[in-house]
Parts: sequence; C-alpha cells; structure tokens
Amino acid sequence: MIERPRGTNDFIPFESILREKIIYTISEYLKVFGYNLIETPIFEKIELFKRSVGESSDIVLKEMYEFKDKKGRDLVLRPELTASVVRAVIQNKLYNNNYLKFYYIGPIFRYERPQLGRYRQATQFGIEYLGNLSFLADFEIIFLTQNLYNYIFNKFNIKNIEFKIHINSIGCNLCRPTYKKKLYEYFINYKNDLCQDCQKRLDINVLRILDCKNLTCKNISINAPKSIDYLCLECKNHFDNLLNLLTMNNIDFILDNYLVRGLDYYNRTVFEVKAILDNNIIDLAGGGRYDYLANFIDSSYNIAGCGFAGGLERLTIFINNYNSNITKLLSPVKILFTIIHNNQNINIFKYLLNIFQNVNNYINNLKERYSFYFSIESSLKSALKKANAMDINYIIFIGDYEIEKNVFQVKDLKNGKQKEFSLDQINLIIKNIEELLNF
RNA sequence: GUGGGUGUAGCUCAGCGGUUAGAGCAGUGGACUGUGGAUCCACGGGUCGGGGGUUCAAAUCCCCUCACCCACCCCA
Repeated sequence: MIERPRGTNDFIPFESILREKIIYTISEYLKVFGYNLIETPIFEKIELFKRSVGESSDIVLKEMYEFKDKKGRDLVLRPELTASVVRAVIQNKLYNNNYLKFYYIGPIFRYERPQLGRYRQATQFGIEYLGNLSFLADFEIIFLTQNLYNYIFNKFNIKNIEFKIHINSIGCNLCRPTYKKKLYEYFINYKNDLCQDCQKRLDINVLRILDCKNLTCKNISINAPKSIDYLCLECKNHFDNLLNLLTMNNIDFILDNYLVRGLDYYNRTVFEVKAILDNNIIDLAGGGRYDYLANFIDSSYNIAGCGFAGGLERLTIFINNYNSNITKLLSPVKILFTIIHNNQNINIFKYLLNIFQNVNNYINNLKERYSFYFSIESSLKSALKKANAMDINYIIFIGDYEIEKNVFQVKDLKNGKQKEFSLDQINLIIKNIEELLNF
C-alpha cells in the first residue's frame, strides 16, 4: 500500500464539504469589506523567503521544502503567503493603486513534526492591506480578524467559543535596536540559566527568548524590559491610537507585552488569535504590520503593509469540536428516485431517464439545496432500507403497482407520510419540487 | 530535530510466548415476495502497519522502519 506522505491529509466527504463551506464563508465576508482574491504560485524562488521571513527564522532555517528544478533553479514550496503577495504587488506594479486589499487561501508547506492541527501541507487564509501606514489599517485588520471569526462561528452555529486577540508592539528600525540592546543586557546576566536554545537566541534574535516555554526562561522573562517602554514617539503614538480605536469599538484584546513573532518581517503591531480547546491553547491566527517587507524583497521599494493569516485546519477542528452535528446542518435535502423493478418490462426506465434530464434542466433551482440519488431496486423494502441507510429525506418511487394505476409515490422518510401523484405529471416534479415535497 | 504513547476485521477495541486470532458495532443473505429503522438466525471478512531477528513455537519478546497521537521546538 502506498500511503500519503507524512503530515498530509485526504479531505474526503463530508469533511471536504465543511471546508468548502468555510472557504465560501470567508470569501463572502471579506469581499464585502473590499478584499479581493489574490492567487500566487505554490512554489517561489528561495530568495523570497530568505529575505523576508528571515534567514534566522525557524521556518527558513529548517522547515522549507527546497528543491532544484531541471535548470538548477533553487525553489521552495511556499511556507507562507504574505511574502508572495508583496512580491506580486511589486512585480505587477500595483503599488500606485491606493486600494491594495487582498485575501488569499491556499496550501502552505512546512517540514515539521505533525500533530493535531499541524500538518506539512496546511491551508492558510488571510488578508493583506498594503500601502497604508496609518494605525487605521492595523485597526481594520484586527477588526476584520475578530469579526471574520465571529461571522464564521455564528454561521456554523457555534456558541460559547472563547478566542482572544493578544497584541503587542515591537517598534520600528529606530527604536527596536535600543530595546534589543536592553533585552540583551538583561538576559546576559542570566546566560547560564537560560536553556540552550535561548543561549543561541541571545545572539541571533533576543526577542524570541520572550517566546520560550521553558519554565526557567519564562521566570527570567517575567522581569525583562518591555518593548512598549522603549517605543519611539511615532511608534508609541501609532500603538496608543490603535489601542484607543480597539477599545472604542469594544474589541476584546489582551495587551501581551512579551508577544513576539517568529517571522522577521514584522514591525510595530503584532497580534495572535488564541483559543482554548480541551485546556490547550491553540493559535488560530497571527498577524501584524510589515512596513519593511517590500524593501527586503527589493530595496527600491517601500510599501507599508498589514495583515493576518489563519489556519483552515485548526479552524475546522474547532468547528467540528463545538458542533458535532455540523455536516447534517450543511447537507442539502436528499432525494432518492427509485425504480422498483422485478420483471422484464424495461419501459419503466424511461421515468428514471426523465428525472435525470429534468434535474439537469433545472439545475439552477436545485443547486445548493437538493441532492438527487438514483437507484433500481428489486423490492420496495430494499429501496427503503437503502434510503434509510443513506439518510435520505424523500424517496420517490415507481413500480409495477404505480404503472398499473398510472401514478408515482412520494414518501417523506422523516415523518412517514406518503402521497400519490399522477404519472402524467412526472415531467413537472423537478420543476415544482418545492410544492411536491410540501404535503 | 528531541522525548513519550499507539498501530490487531470497515469502525471501537480485547488477546501480550502455546491449537485454526476474538467480541461489539457495521456489512451481506434469510425469517418478511409493496412500505424503512426493531428482533432472531446464518454468512462473509484479517499478509495482527512493514521488514528482520530470538525461539520447537511470535499478534505477543528484541532490533530496524513507516504512520498516527501527545509533550517540546516552532507555528496556522
């Protein structure tokens, strides 16, 4: 047996249906706010991520799927999408537009050890708002992040889910070096107590020590200098204004002084969406501002930007966990059309073909709301058994008895009611499906 | 990449050196030949994740490997 590669998934019905609906829900919501779909390649040149996500980040350091193509080009399966979106904006010369709002959804690849909600091929969705330096853009992104999740959870009938937005500012190129220096000076005193990883981080990226889960490191971090105490005036104003807007709009956020992100392109605002599942904290999404990203990719460009990215698989886990009935809620009305056929009279099949054709003809009235199934059975009993097993809502059937009386039967399997219709009307049953089922 | 746990029927699992590997659920057929879900009876189904080793004898013990789950690391 050839199995699928580690950390990948087959999404078979009905999980695939749920994913489809979630994706639809996301795009439906974001389009109303003026965000439009952007699609970029699944593989990119390796340089794109080395320059943007950062050579010192774990993603670039050890998690990328790298390969050479037949001409020896160094390519990678994309580990995230923000860098690609910014690259696309530059390459397609979109930067002079003042309405640079995009949403994306698609696969990303990271070579990690799989766990629940963490896969080597995962699906990320997110939005990017480019070209706006104002704190209003940060506000819009955070507002949309929170309310997109609210909208999805509401749509899938999920109540009582608690998710929190953690937020911080990590400053800009002016003030961050000072802060990093202060952090370094603080942590160097504890160098021998820090875990091995953090001892390395001391020189590579001090900020990430704040993110360490090691208990000793955590305890040391408690009294570490906070980035917000070292922000320059502009960064401080930006952050204060943002927090004011969020407060005025009753957006529930937690000011997390030690929140940092593993991708190097962020500046000023960073945030994460955290939710609780069985006493575990799971990150649903993360994001922030990345005003230097365009410049990292090509030094002749400066394009401000702000966005967030969320994981589709993690979201799906929550929806399934909080609403186990979800696939039933999403299912269309199922109708089984059956011919009870236990003799040689093949003429009876013409009614079956008739329904096939009419379903096709009226597809616009039926789509999203009805699913049709067809079968030929030797007895009514087996037809009903099959319908029951398939969780069919209505069965329409024609057998010898019906032919003799020139009728067909419609039975509501949920309440057992049954009604007889004249076979002369068979051509109208799909066209008038609503009336037919409403008896 | 590190540490731990688990792989036995379609599903959930029992068996943990000793006949021919089991149960429940699901499936198929019948009792019941035109009105379903119930009940009873019968039946089908397994390279015990894969490979190697130890042994008279391995699902069971050992080694390797693959996959999943959990905690790290990191992140969506």
